[in-house]
Amino acid sequence: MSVKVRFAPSPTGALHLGGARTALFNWLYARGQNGLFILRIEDTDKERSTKEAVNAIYDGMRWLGLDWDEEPYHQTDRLEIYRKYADELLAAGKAFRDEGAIRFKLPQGVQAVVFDLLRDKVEFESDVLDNFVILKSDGFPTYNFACVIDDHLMEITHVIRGDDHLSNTPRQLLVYEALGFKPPKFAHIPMILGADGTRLSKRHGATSVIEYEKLGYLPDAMFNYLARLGWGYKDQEIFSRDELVKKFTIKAISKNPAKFDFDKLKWLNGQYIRKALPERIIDLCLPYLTEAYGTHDFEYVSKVVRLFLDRLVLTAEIVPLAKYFFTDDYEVDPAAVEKYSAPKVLAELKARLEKVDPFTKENIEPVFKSLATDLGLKLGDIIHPCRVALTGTASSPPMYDVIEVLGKERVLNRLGAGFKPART
RNA sequence: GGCCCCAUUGUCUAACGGCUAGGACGCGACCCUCUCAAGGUCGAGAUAGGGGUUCGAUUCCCCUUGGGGCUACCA
Repeated sequence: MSVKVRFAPSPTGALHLGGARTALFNWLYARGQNGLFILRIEDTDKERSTKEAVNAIYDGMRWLGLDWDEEPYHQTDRLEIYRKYADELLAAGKAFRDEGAIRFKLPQGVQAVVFDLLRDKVEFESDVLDNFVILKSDGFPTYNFACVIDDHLMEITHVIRGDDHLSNTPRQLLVYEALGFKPPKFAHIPMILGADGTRLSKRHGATSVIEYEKLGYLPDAMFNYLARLGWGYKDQEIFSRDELVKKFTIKAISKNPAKFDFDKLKWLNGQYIRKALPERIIDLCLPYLTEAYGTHDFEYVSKVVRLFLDRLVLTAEIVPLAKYFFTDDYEVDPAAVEKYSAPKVLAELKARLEKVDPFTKENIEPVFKSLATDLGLKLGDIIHPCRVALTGTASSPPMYDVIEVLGKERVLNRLGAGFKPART
């Protein structure tokens, strides 16, 4: 029998990190086994389920590149099915009515044993089981019921889900047994926790996958990071999607909960930015710059972004980093001004730069060198004050590049004695 | 409280029962260098505690401790 797995989120909010990783592990397993990966929306909680959340989940999945097979299933479209099986259990005396709801009737002497792919045999004390509700009085099935019916009908072979469901599994096994269904294989994967070791929540920062897109993360970096959270392969940290599909195995998933490490995610994102085609990063940076500075000059943006390729950790950071390229309204670091003030040198630099044409770094560099020689200064004695004058800070991409990209007009203006950035 | 799961540096992880317990993030130092990055080199840092089993436990068993989960007509 070929592999078929599912991701079964309940649409009560955006796709969060934990759900995304569960989806990811399922997807990796399906793709690696040439199997099927389906999506099932478990919307049987009338109070909390929303259409917006369903769309948010689709968006998150698409952003991560987790494509699914078949049309997504919605449990609320399948109410008659659950009802039918509930009736069947009723007729067989395996369930009973209780004030409008239908409860499963716990058989005598049941064994509560789960075989889990990660932990082998897990035994529960059988008295933890009770006559649990399978159909609510509103006619909707409960999770433990709908889930079993669907996994059976959809021919799911492996259930890979969060280990918060491990305790539910004995109950579900009872339903499989009562209905005469063959249970799938189970793999309960550990939770993702916040840095403080408690359940991940908004308190820990961005928890929905789609927020990371806005923050400037690349989907491949997130994909890679999530895959490495609770799973490892030798000493390797960076994997392409194809490599992950090839190397992923269920048994290599670790059993202990993992804390989400934002620093490591950022580092990985930087790695992916450096690895990406510059054009891709430029495309990703453009909308941020357009929004912040109203620029639509693709050629100019392209030149600017290329200067920051080694400095970006998040694409959104281009906005503050490159501010002085887009406006005269940038902040000036008083400490830098204090440390590198040299008005006379800059006046002479300005005079010499005025004659440079074309205004390219190849032509600019000799100006600095000869000025240093003529004034008996070190190159740094000119470059540092120049940097502060042009950027307002003591750190920037290489000076000659900055000067060329900034352009003659801006450079001469900022080197002028009267120039003060609007922000000062 | 009851039941279940889990336990290697601060974090993510690697280690057929057998190397000096490896790698990565972060941290520190150094190199490179016009600054900041990027890149490179080096360094500090772990088997939770206690009992067993074994010639030998990170690894197997038990207890304790700690963390997490479930305990709904939520999933």
